[in-house]
Amino acid sequence: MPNEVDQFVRFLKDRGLKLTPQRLRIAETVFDTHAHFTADELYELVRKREPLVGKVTVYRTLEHLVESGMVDELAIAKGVSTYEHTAGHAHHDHLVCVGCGKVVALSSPKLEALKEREARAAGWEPVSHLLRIRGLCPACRAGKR
Amino acid sequence: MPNEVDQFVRFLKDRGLKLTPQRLRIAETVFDTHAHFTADELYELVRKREPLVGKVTVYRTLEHLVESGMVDELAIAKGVSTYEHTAGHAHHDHLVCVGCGKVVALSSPKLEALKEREARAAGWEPVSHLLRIRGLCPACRAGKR
DNA sequence: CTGCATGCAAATTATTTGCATTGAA
DNA sequence: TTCAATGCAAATAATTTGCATGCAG
Repeated sequence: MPNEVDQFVRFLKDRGLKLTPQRLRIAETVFDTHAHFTADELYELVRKREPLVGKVTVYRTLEHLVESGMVDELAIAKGVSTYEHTAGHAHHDHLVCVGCGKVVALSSPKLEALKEREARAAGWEPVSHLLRIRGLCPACRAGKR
Repeated sequence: MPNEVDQFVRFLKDRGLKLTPQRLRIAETVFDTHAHFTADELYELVRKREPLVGKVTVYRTLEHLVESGMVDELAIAKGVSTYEHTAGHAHHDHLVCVGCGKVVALSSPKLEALKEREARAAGWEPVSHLLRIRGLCPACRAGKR
């Protein structure tokens, strides 16, 4: 199950980085969380398990997690960085409601393929994509009447 | 030529907002600039034309420009909001190089159509999209050898 | 042992807000 | 005239950095 944690541990070793209890707790929390989170939210989640972790360490570990490619930074909110772990599941995009702020994931293999194809057609080697569509969710559309 | 400025002026009137010299200078600068810019960069550009504009006013006017739909906020850099004006040209996406930081626009009608279609299929009414693809640009790909 | 990691506090950066003054309608 | 817009300075919020201490390798 915590296969993803192992993968991250391997990433640390490969880079000559140390495996500290803090980094382990943070990684476990990230891979146990199947939702978006900000650095601060992650900090609070980690604290519940292990109060002896500083916020700064959360920020620094998050950097490594993103470098490892196992966590993605999203562009959902303005002013705060939002993250989610990607390991294990297919990439997905996000629909953000301009009415109520609700965020929903959108999975479209077709869209993934086309994004990849277009980037390569332009001569690029794509690494990650981020698609945010802003609009009205079904509920808010109905409410507008 | 400054048709876009007129359009923004109309937007202000419609909302009962006032047309001040500052707002006019800022709008002119935005629509004259065919590149991405941050709030601070815009402030400097406006200053060259009219030093008597405060940064706060730039922030506040930028808000209105985004509300008017004539300016889009991009998710290119982290920590700073980046903008570009959209009036006049078709929406486009961005390729960001993880090697050198270069940003290139990518226009793909196919991609636009698919994004729109997928959002509607999920029951949403799309308003704007933002797609950022991170990867290696042709030059950096070549350099990697 | 030895240097990288931690975590406090202080610094930095982008953005927002309070408020007195000014000017568009 | 009259209220919204401006712009200074101060307040916030998120994130980063300096540095002494601690611990993984």
